[in-house]
Amino acid sequence: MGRKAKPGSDEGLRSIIMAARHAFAAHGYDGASLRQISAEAGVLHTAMLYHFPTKDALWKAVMADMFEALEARFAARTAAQSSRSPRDLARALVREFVTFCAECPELHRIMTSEGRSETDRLSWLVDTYSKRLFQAAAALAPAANPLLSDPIRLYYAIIGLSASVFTLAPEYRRLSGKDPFGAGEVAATADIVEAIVFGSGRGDGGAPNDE
Amino acid sequence: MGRKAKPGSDEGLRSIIMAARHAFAAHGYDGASLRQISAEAGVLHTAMLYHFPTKDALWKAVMADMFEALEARFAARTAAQSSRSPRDLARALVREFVTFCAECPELHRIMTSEGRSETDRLSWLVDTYSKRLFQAAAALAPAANPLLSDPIRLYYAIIGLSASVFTLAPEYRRLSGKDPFGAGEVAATADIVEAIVFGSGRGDGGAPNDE
DNA sequence: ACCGATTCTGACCAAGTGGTCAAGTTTTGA
DNA sequence: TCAAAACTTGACCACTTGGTCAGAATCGGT
Repeated sequence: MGRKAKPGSDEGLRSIIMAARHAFAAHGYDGASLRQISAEAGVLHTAMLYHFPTKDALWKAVMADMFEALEARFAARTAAQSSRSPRDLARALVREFVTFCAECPELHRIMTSEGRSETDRLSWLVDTYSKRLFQAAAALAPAANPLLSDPIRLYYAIIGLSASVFTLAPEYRRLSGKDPFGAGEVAATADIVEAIVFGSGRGDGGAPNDE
Repeated sequence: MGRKAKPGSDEGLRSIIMAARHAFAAHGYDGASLRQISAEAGVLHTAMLYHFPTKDALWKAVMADMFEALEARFAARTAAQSSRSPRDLARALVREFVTFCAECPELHRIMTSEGRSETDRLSWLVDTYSKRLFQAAAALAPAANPLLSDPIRLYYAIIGLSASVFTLAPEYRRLSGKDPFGAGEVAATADIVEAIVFGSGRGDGGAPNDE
């Protein structure tokens, strides 16, 4: 029958990427199946293999899509706050990260799936995205709690604090009865991460701040 | 040919559980294969299915083994520190948790694999172990940083801060050049978690402490 | 020595895996 | 109008998956 979507315009491609994102996040790389993904996207699995010739290529497209969205958010926030002080920008960026973790919990879910064994996919992830993200986090170090002055500690503290409640959302719901994705909960998470990373208000263990 | 190991004594059973632990942690439940696991354990996959009649049963045995080890560590630490103040005990328990995360990174790896979708396995995990662990964490709340006075926040802060560097060890190594499992790094992780959760020294944002 | 329970083996099964391929059907640009 | 490019289809491949089953080997107890 031929194509249903326009060549350049994504339409179907986006639904494939979204379905793949959910599948990889839910079942891991090995556990996600191309047929499952294509069914969820409403496409034959062979049609999908035309656009993404291997599972690996599909996976990379999913990761690129998410990381680029994250970086776009950072860039927009940086542009919007360019007139404010570096400390305010740092706080805003961390809050932006928490918000993104809530909107796209799949990113960290897949990162924790992949970040645990030495695979080619991990190499690709680190070289292509993690290093840049890490450098962005390291740039916040001067404004951060002295406990987290080592950039690698800062990086994993931010990630660990921000992502865990969203990544483990079903467990969080069962234990607390609350939905971590609710607006109030997301803001509360951002408050906690911000307070721990930069210090809450003035005069506590965190770095001095100038509000 | 018949049996090779004694009936009651584990021997072979432990090697199966260990192999399964690694496989589930590395590839997730769906991605781990019984044949892979049994090969690593040096056993026919059908022999394994005799001891653990389904994949699910094997998985539960793996989880029980890890959680019971963790609870035993907590019990031992509690007994050893029974004469100290509650605050000292709380700090000791958190450090014990960090140590355990370093020795058994598979626990949190599997928890993050399972904690992300509503499955029967998650229900079982939460009912059987997570609730107890959560209550243990909640008991630390009075001694903790006021930012983490909500037990659910305390629970996920401890987990997120303690586990992420070990769960994502390969990424950590590539970004920092250091091995998170090295003795110095584990202690440094424990220091950071303790300081954030309970406050470092006296007079900062954390709860007052009495050392 | 023998029996029954325990433990192990290998052949087997239906279903699903990632991926290929030739043959189609559209769409686009000239 | 027409050919080339973009796209879709379904049959097919070798392989792996979780699991079953009948039989055989080995053990402890008597």
